[in-house]
Amino acid sequence: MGRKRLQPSADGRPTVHTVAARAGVSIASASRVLNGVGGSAETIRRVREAAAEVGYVPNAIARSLQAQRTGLVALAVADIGNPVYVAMMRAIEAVVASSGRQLLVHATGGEIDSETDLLRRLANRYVDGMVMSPIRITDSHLDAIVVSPVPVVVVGQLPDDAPVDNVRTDSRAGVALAVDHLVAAGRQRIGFVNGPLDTVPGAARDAGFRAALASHGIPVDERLIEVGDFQYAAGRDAAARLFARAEPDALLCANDLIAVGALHALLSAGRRVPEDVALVGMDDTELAQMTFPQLSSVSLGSADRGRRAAELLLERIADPDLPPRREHVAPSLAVRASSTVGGPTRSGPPPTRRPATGPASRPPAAPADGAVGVTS
Amino acid sequence: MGRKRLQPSADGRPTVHTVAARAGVSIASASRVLNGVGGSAETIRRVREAAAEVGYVPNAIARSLQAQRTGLVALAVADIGNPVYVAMMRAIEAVVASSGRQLLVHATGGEIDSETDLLRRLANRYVDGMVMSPIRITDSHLDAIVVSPVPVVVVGQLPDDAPVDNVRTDSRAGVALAVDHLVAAGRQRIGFVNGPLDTVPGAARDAGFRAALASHGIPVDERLIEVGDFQYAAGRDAAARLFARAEPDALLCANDLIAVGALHALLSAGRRVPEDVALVGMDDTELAQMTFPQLSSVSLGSADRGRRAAELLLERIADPDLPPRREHVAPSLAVRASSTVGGPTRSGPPPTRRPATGPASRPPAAPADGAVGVTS
DNA sequence: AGACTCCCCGGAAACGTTTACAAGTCGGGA
DNA sequence: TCCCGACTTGTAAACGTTTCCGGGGAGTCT
Repeated sequence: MGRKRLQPSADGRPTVHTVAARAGVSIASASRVLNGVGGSAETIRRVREAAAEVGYVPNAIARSLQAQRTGLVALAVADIGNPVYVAMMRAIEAVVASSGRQLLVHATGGEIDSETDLLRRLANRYVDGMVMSPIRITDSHLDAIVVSPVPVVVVGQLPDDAPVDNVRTDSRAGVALAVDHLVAAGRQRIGFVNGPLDTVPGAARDAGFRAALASHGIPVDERLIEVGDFQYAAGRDAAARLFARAEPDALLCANDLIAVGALHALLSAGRRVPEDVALVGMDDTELAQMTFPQLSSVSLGSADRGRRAAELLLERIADPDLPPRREHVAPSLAVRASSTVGGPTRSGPPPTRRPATGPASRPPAAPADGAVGVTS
Repeated sequence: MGRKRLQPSADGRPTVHTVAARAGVSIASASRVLNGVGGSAETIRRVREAAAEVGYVPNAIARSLQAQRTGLVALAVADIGNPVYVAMMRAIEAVVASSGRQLLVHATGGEIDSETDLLRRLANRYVDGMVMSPIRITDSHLDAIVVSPVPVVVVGQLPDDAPVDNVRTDSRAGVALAVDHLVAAGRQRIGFVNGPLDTVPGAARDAGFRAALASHGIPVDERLIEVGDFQYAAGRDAAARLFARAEPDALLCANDLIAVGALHALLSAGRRVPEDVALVGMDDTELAQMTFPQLSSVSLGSADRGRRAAELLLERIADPDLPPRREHVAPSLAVRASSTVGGPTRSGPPPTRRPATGPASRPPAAPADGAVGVTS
């Protein structure tokens, strides 16, 4: 009777055919039972038994092909080492997992080519959707996204007329929070270490910084502004350069990595933080609570943005005809020891807007509050 | 003529059939041309043109089903936020990408169930292979691995008779390096903050610590040993407890996260590092170079181990009949300011075995030397 | 008793690709 | 002129799953 070899798959592993044959039913019945839909009591028993005996596990690829969905969602970020993306990734992963899918992470290095490549490759349908957090946005990004057959949600600022699902924060307002805080603390010569100006977050922070100074009637002193990339080493070196030519009494950094670098430069130059220099970072990542003194930081809600982006993506996957949506997450400021002289340098005062982050409480493994990014 | 709807796929996207029909050839010819094998000049031209016109992109799922490979490789680690895994992930990603595959990252939280679940789910063939770095190894792990139809390579210590591809380091020897260094620097009361003893790395470090002390004729004082998990907060709290009941002149930490937590506790208690307490971490992650003072740390070669594990995996995918292999990566010690009193606290002395890590040189984005883990 | 409903089952088609196989064309050499 | 090889092409079968559809049996209602 074994005319064709319908039984096991090429490499000898059991397939639906194997199970069906062993149970003495058709593959249709076997499939139905295995999916828990239909089947008489006797059939169910026989199929279950046969499946258990041969150790049947359904082939996910074949299932995907038939179901036209893979159960995978991609996340594309510039730098997997930046804790802000770790926070975002955790939030996205949680949402994605709750829908029974898995997360596929791409590190793009922030390179345009790498990102548009990724977008184009979406057309091969290997994932059901993608969340992307680019630090530079070009027309080729946008073109690729609109053309893409699989849904894409962008985390970060986008042109207003782009018909793309998008969750953003107002990093200009975030910068203003920091500047307001520093000015209220009596600081007047505020330095600023930014990331590249040709990135979306870099440009927004630059504009925000100038506007915030202006709103306090403080003239902009270009010697107090430094630009590097969004990394630790750049922050350390830029802070050193900045202090070599000017004497700020406060320093705002475009993200926490830069701020930690700057802190290192300040401390090794013998300056006291916050007494000599008040220091504020951005993104409010885990890192900000690890330094000594702990780092004040502007939260841009990266965990929230990640979570929201993932939710938008799942909604769009479920209903592709939704109109493009745009969501906002408000920034907030976590005040800690690095910017409050006289404040407790031991554990940092309770942050202004979010729950306290005292050293004895939550482990950083699953922080409830976000670490946010360089992503807007 | 359009009897069946062979043209576009369900959702309207072009398939091989679309291209073939438009070019006026069979799907076989179309497929051949698109894969660059065979075809007359005229056929090639027509098919290429048709494909370009309709914007054809082959469906990766269908291709995977037919080819019996997905082009995906999984990585399972406990904690995506631990920089040691970031380093490992980067190294693996590089190898995997060079073989034209993509990396799928799973965060298991170090939970046995989650990990064995993952291993069992391998049977559905969604990935071509997996690198796993568990911190606890149980028989159910090993069973699942031997039974798995897709190759698995384990990073970390394994029972000697386990027939599983495996890359490990000697973390006992690593601990010894640190203890030797501290003793040579004149420290006698060496504290130790470890991770859970029921984990493989925790147990190895504990054994290594006791053995190293014995080799120097130093009696073990249990009050100088603390146990928590491998996180920042645990390190901070454990260090505080330890110093509340004993007065060590040096502190060894089971990984860098713990060490950074301990550093925070020490500094906020007003102790000087390294003058009052010499501090050494393990894993030599990016983090170790960010603190002030910079952290001496035992490198367990996590980048190397990741790279090697990925290579082993690719080899086994290519040839499943290989015998099980076992590779070793030697530990080394990076000496920095946190353990060398009188040494330059500014940038740390050049490490003993690896190239200098001066603050002005390499950005941490793509570190050549590894950050290693809690993984052995 | 006949008709109608409900449920279960198996055959076969579909998802979109690659590829084995056979048939056909063309040219060159005997 | 005929044969044989090289090359191209199309048909059809896989890969492993889900699902539509029609047939048949059992039970119920009229």
